[in-house]
Order: sequence, then structure tokens, then C-alpha cells
Amino acid sequence: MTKPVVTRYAPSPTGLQHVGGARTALFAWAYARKHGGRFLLRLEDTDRARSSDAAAEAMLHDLKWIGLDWDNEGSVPKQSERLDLYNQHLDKLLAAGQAYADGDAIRFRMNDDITFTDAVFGEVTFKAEQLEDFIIRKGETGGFFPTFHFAVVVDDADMGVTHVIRGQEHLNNTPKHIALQRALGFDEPVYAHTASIMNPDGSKMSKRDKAKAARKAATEQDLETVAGIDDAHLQAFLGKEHDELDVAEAIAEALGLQLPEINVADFRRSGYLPAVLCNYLALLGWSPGDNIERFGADPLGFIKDRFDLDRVGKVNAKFDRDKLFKFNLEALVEMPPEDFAARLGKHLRDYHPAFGPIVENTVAFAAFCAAVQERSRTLEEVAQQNRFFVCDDSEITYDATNKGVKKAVIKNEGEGLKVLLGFRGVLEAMDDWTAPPLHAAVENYATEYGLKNMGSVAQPLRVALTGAPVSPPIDLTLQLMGKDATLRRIDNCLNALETPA
RNA sequence: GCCCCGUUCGUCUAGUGGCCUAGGACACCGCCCUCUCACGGCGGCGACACGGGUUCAAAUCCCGUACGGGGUACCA
Repeated sequence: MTKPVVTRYAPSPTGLQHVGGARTALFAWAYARKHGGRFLLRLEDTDRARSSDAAAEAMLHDLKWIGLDWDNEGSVPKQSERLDLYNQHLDKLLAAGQAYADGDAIRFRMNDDITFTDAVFGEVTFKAEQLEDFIIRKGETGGFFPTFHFAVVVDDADMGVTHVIRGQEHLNNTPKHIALQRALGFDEPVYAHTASIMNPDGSKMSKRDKAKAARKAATEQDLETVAGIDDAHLQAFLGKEHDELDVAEAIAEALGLQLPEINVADFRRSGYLPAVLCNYLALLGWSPGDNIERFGADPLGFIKDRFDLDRVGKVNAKFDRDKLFKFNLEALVEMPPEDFAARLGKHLRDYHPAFGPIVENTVAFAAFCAAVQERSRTLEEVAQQNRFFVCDDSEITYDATNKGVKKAVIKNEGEGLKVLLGFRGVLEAMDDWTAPPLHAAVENYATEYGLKNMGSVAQPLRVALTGAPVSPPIDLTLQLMGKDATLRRIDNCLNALETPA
């Protein structure tokens, strides 16, 4: 009988949950679930200066959001609270002469060659002469805390972890951990290291990317002050003296810049579905084979059933935003309308209060969802593409030099404007302001006046309502816009563009 | 520098010695559909890093080179 599988995810609560870590967690979760084992969480907060409870809470929230669950919910261990446990084992090593004081720190003796078989990378050997004695307990300035290397080994053993799935940056640390396990008489878990997630330019995707992007933009645009940020603090940021996130965000806000998405929370804000994010992340480094890429309506369930370590890749993968977009769009399109409405409603309530009048009106929101479900890649795009429904008339501008506007209303001696003027009368006389009669009205008008097709009426209307030639189907757009606003914007459009030269 | 790891279309990948004139997906291009934008359908472009071996046979095994990633912290 083989030992039941126990995996864990052990983040350092020093910031928001990065997608790379989320993928590692997903793999560890999937492996445990696939094998009927347990998946545990642990907080590695031995770096006291950078860790915080708020960060820990946010990380757990993000892991839940993508759909993971863990078996030590409510009792997730924190390394900072387990000092006695570490000290016990430390004393054993000291007593056995396998560790020794170096100043006020303590080092562990590395004497032997270490060979182990990684479940992803295969057999790896490190020569003893390459391995130096390393610190397992920090000195006074480190608060006499165990280092990561020591705490991780003690904790994994204490928690009964059988499979350690983690990022490949730890591959070189593994001999240290195995040597410690041998010295302490612990079972050696199976190790599986996963390749990293990279930016499209090949650099490693990291939390510093936000600071870099903000600094670059600020420098290019000679930004000298930012609201809410102390000037000296800003200069220090621009001089690469620190990478503080609130400065980067303030700069982005001031410049209307979109910072790169790297944290789970960023993807939530951008309106991706958590299940799609999991599907995409899993594919970056793992493949179920059989030419399957989309994991269906329940990606977590699929991954849980099919995941295994022997299909995890060794190669760093570049994050392809276009593919994620496509997956998300497909998932959005495939959603049952009521699920889509629920998701979209939450996103709009959370981030776009201007949509309140539509979201809170059941009839209008149903029409809105029907109009937009198939045309946006993310929930955030829905908001951006349909702002014209909820913005003030004054925000709609009519630019006669815009290519699309020209084509719809200016060309052929302002034919589109004439249609607008004529069709305005039809609209004004309408009582039943719903999509079916509006559709019929547009179609009839086009036929009656021998116009090319519905578009000859719809396009000028789009320009009038949105300032551009793009919108959902014209009947739904008109219905959602409402009669008063429609007539008002037609008038505004005619006034703005009809003026003779 | 030293050590560890890796290298299939632009990108993510399938491929575990013959099924490979290398399959899929995203992106891109063309056509169709169409009231715009999307969706959808059909088609196209496009890769085994390089050089040596081993073998009847290599994308698959071995060696070297190049390139990339990671480590070399009282960070994790």
C-alpha cells in the first residue's frame, strides 16, 4: 500500500498572488486531488520585514477565487509561529555536530554528493564540492529565525508532505533540502520542479514588471509630479531606488496607462473568468495530450481528473495574452445566459457603478446581456465598449475626419445625415420602443427609400449614438439607449456634422 | 566565472526510434456569412537551434557548440 499523497503550496505572504505561483498551486492541488490525497497550504513568513497578515489574507482569497480548496482550511500554519519546532530540530543537528555557529548565525555542514530524481527533470546530481555550508538560522538582525531552507524541510516533514511541487528556481536548492532531510532522518519527498512563466519578450514575469512599465512611461513623458505622491518619493522611484506599487499605480492613473497584468487580482479586475485563467495557466507547462486545449465548462474538474507530473514540461513558457483572450471569449459565449448575467452584473457593480441603471433594471439588463455576450473578450471590455450607453451626451463627440464616421455619414454628400434626419421622424412617431418594431422600422426605411441595405440606416444611427460606427445590433442598441436619448443624440450629431463649410 | 536545467511553426504545444512529406491551438493572411464590431465556416502561411556520431531507420539516443533560464544571500 502506497502512502497517501500530500502536496502543499507554501507562498511567502509578501505581496499579491502572482499567476506563476497560482499555477504552481494549481498543479499541486490537481496532483493531490487526482490521487485522492490532501492538498495543504502553509505561509512562509520567515522574512519578517516583508511579510504581512494582510498579504496572506489576500493570497488565500485569490486562491479561492480561482477555485482551489485546501484541507487545512482554518489552520494554515505560519512559520513565524512554529519556532519551537525548528529549534528542537536545530538542537539535534547542533548536538550531532552537523551544524555549527558562524557568528550569531548557524550553518549546516554539506559533506556529500547529492543525487535525486526530479519527477519533471529526471535525475540530477550535485557534487559536494559545489555545495557550501549554508545558513539554517539567521542571526540577530534576522530575528534568530530559521532560513527558508531549514523551515521548509522541517515543515514538509511535519505536515507529511509526500510530493513537493514548486518553481524551478528551487531546483538548485533541492540538494540542500535533501541533505537536511537525511541529517534529520526525515523521509525524502518526491520533488517536481516546474518551468517559469515568462513575458512575451522572454524576461521572467515578475511583480517588478509593473514598476518597470510605469517608470518607462513616466520617463518617456517627462512626468515630474503625480497627485498623492511625495515628490522625493517619486524621484526615488524614477531613479530605480525602489519599486513601490502605489507609486507605479499612481503614475498609471495619471498617464492613463494599463500596467501589465501579473497577479491573480489583475486578471480578475480585467474581467477574465477564473476557470479560464486556470485552463490557460495549466496549459502553460502541462498538456493533457489528445490535442485538447479547452477543458470544457469545468476546467478544474478536467485538470483534477487528468493531471499528472509526467506531462509537465521542462521549458519556460511565454504568456500569450491573445490566446487567453480567445479562451475567455469562447467561455463567455458558451456560458448559459443567466450565468453570464450574474458574472457581468458582479463585475459592473464592483468596478463600473455608472452601469447601475442598466444592471439594476431586470428587463434592460437582460437585453444588455443579449446584446453584448458574444462581442467582448473580457467582462472589462464589455464595460469599455458599451460606455456610450451610460455616459453623458457631452462625452459623445462627432469627428468628421474619423474614417468610420466619414464612411457612414459624410460621404456621398452627406447621405447618411439625410437618412438620419428622415429616420428621426420615424423614430419620434414610435410608441413601442422595443427591439422587434425598431428592427422593422430600420429595415422598412431602407427598403422604402431604395437604400443599399439595413446598414445604410444602422451606420448613421451608430455614429449618432456612439460617435463611432460600432455597436451591438442596432435594434437592441436603440432599445437600450431609450427614445429620448436616441433623439437627443441624433440632434447633436446633425448639429455637429451638418454645418456647411 | 563556477554549478544545475533547457532548446519542435511568431507563441503555447503534440511527439518517448519507423504511424512524421511533423499534428493541434492562438496570432497572421485570404474567402464565405453579415446592419457595424465580433462570432462562426472554409482555406493558406509557418518549426524539429547548429555540428558530429549511434542505427537498416532519429524530432526522438550519445557527444560538442551556440543560445536561453535558474542558482551561486543571515530573500523565499
